[in-house]
Amino acid sequence: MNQNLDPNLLKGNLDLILLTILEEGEMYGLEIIQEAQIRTNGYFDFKEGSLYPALHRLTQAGLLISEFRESDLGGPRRKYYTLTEKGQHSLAKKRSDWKQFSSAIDQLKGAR
Amino acid sequence: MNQNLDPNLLKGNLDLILLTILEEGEMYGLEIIQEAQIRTNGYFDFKEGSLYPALHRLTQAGLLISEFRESDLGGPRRKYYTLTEKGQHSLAKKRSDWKQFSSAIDQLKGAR
DNA sequence: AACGGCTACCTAGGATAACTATATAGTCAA
DNA sequence: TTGACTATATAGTTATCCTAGGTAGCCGTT
Repeated sequence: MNQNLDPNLLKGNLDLILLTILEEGEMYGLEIIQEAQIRTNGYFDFKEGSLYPALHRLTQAGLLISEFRESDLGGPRRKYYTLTEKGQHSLAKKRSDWKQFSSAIDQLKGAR
Repeated sequence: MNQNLDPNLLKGNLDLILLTILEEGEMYGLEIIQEAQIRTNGYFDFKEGSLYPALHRLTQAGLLISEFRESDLGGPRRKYYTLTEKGQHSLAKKRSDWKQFSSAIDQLKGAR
């Protein structure tokens, strides 16, 4: 995460972030980090020590499948991750949970 | 937390919630829980085991001050919590962090 | 005045998840 | 063959919320 921000904000939302990025197609580990940076102008900058365990957790839970492939353009082999159908459903659920949570936070202020 | 929801969403945001509720005036422990339920139609329903350690943590950090007082209406004595000036500044910061994080999440989807 | 129910506060221990720091290994250019 | 780079992996630490209790005082009822 960006060092200017409370790292706790990420808790519980990393899965949502990863699934969202993978929604548009397969991608490998470090590519996901780069993609997250690009899409949020550098705001999301999580570390490998956060990424890989999360990817393994999601794979374990059946939300992703992974496949090692050699690179066309050279460089070391890469492990590509793809959303399963279960992963798509889970993403929809997490997205809905996030919206609910987000609007509950908004409701808190000025509620009387 | 509501049992239908991912408890991880609360991580790192409980402080923001508590400070937001206390922004409008002093309140005691269980009253905060009730107030959070009322304002979010039962969505926020965190437990005492989450609340009290968090209140102590925030007090320790100088964001809140507390005072035991006997009740006017009977019942056991209550510990009232009030935002300090430092707590108000911290709330403003947390609120701004939350907005940034929230919009970063929104940016992720459909970013290309 | 003794009991039970209620309110209110507190905390130890467990689970989870992200971060730090480090390791391994293959690719590629000099 | 050396070093830089890319890529995946994980052990150990830390932080935070939850579970599951516990303590204590107030109050109405019998």
